[in-house]
Amino acid sequence: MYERKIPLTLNCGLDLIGEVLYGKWKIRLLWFINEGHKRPSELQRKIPDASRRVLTIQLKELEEHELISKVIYPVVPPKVEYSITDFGKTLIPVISALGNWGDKNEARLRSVILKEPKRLPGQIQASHNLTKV
Amino acid sequence: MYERKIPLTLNCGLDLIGEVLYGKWKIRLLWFINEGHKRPSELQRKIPDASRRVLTIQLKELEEHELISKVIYPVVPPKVEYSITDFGKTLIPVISALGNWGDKNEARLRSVILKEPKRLPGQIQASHNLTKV
DNA sequence: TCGCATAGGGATAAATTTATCCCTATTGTA
DNA sequence: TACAATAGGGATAAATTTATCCCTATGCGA
Repeated sequence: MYERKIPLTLNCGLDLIGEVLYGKWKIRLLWFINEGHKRPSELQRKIPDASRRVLTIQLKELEEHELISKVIYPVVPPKVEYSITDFGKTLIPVISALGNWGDKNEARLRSVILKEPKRLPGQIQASHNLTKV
Repeated sequence: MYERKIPLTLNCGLDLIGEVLYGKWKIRLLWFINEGHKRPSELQRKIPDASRRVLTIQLKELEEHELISKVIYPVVPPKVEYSITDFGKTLIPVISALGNWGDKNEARLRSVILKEPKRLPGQIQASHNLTKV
């Protein structure tokens, strides 16, 4: 595993939730598992942009953080099912809030995200006026 | 600036909100600015774990994403004030939800986050039983 | 005169996260 | 017989994000 070199910052609730949700696909994994997509292969198909490897890793972290639990069926080919834990369920409303805000503001967000490289030429402040950027 | 090599994924609300909030200190910056801490130096003091450089960069991104706005006072030494925009304000309840969840579950989170390196010895599945991990 | 405070940005190193590729094992199917 | 499907993990490269260090400018106080 990777040996952290800069110590964690765990000062407040935001740090703590960040520690378990920060990861490119974690929120989506939690969401889909909550919707009943249990097997890793299903989740992989649901999130084709993610590499198989990262999903495996992030699933394991979610599990270590007790947001999901895992059942291994001793069959061949292997079968594994994840479920959301009671603890994990309490996160669902929070995730909804995030997703809803994103959906509600889709147009504007898409616009500000994609226009980024823009630099206004006259953005430097004038000598005796405040400049609102 | 950095030239992205892997294209953005902007499929759903979660992707969109992630694009503007994902960044080690962005949520906190937004939070403190909303609380009325306007100047970069104040914010820096509020978030001493962050390097000055990153704060500058993340402030600029928040501004480009129209979540905060900036006023430059043409004085020496320089003076700058950020304020949260109306758009940014709509994010505050979402951020509250995140922080509250983290606060409410502080003890448990702290525990699962810090015990991570643990590996159960008997975690491999038995031959005829399901293994719940 | 020296150094501080202030805001910002360039250059570069380091840290961290993701992506890629490959290997294990077994049964069923083409 | 060769290959797909399944879950996982090692090794390593690449991408991305942060950290560090340094430089600009100016009025004020020691």
